[in-house]
Amino acid sequence: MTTRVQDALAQLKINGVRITPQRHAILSYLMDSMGHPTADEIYRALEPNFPSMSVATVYNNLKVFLEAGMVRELTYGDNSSRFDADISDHYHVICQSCGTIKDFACESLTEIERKAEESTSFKVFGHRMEFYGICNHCQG
Amino acid sequence: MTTRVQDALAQLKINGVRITPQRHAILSYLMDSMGHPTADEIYRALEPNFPSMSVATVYNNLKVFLEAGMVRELTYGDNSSRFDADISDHYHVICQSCGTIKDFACESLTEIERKAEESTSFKVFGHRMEFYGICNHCQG
DNA sequence: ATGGCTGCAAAGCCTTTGCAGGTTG
DNA sequence: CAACCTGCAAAGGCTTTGCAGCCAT
Repeated sequence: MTTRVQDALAQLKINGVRITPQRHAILSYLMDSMGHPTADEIYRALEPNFPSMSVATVYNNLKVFLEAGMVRELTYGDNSSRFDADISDHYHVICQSCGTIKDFACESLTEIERKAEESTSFKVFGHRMEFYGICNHCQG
Repeated sequence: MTTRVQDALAQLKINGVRITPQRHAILSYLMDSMGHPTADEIYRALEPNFPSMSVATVYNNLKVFLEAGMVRELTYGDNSSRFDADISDHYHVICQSCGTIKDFACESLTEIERKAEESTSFKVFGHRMEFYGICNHCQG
């Protein structure tokens, strides 16, 4: 059986990107953890296994994955970007109290994209949507 | 007749915020231009009339307006935040080629917010949605 | 062997902060 | 007069870049 990580690495290889231990580790961490870590969180998580790896390498490779379309970047004002290896259609619900990010599946909004095209004369290729609120835990 | 700017200034005053020439100018610029300027754009636009004003003052006051709910902040990754004095329900369509931001009116998505609440156990208070594409001008 | 990748350090950019002096109500 | 606000400069946090050396193919 082939894993998502293996598929992704194979895909990268085809595009002429070398598979280094660091790249393997960063991509595995992103895909296995199913979380939305920051670059620094990834860095610290991998530090035990890659004591000499630098944060720059994490950033560099996240950029490679971004350009390959394997990872999405989530930006919220001041804070550092978060990275999401789940590129399927889904949205994020973010707790304004503790920062928890939960995934939320939802029928696609291509209908609304079309309306946006009509009303703005743009050619629309995608959208981003997030919900803000208070998580179950912080409501207590 | 009272303008939006005057209403906003009156509201600020009620909340104990002093109306300084800088505040007046920043708010007027935001509300009159109807654009989505960065802090630095605001700073440079007002420089001729306020040669001694500092960028810090722009940031400080934008924060004041944000907290008063008169302005929205739009964040996109690396780039500086953009500020929008239109706080009515609307969304933004952003050109990935030239960065143009166009407003897009759309029926509210409270329905979807409710679904998000059900499926995540969050109490949802708001959302953010943006569309990405290529503007009319850049399609040529 | 050659091009790409890493790691390091430094730089860059946006934003915030501390503080002294001035201004508003 | 007291509180608040400005302007300046410096600091802070995240991210990128330049470069020398290393490694995969």
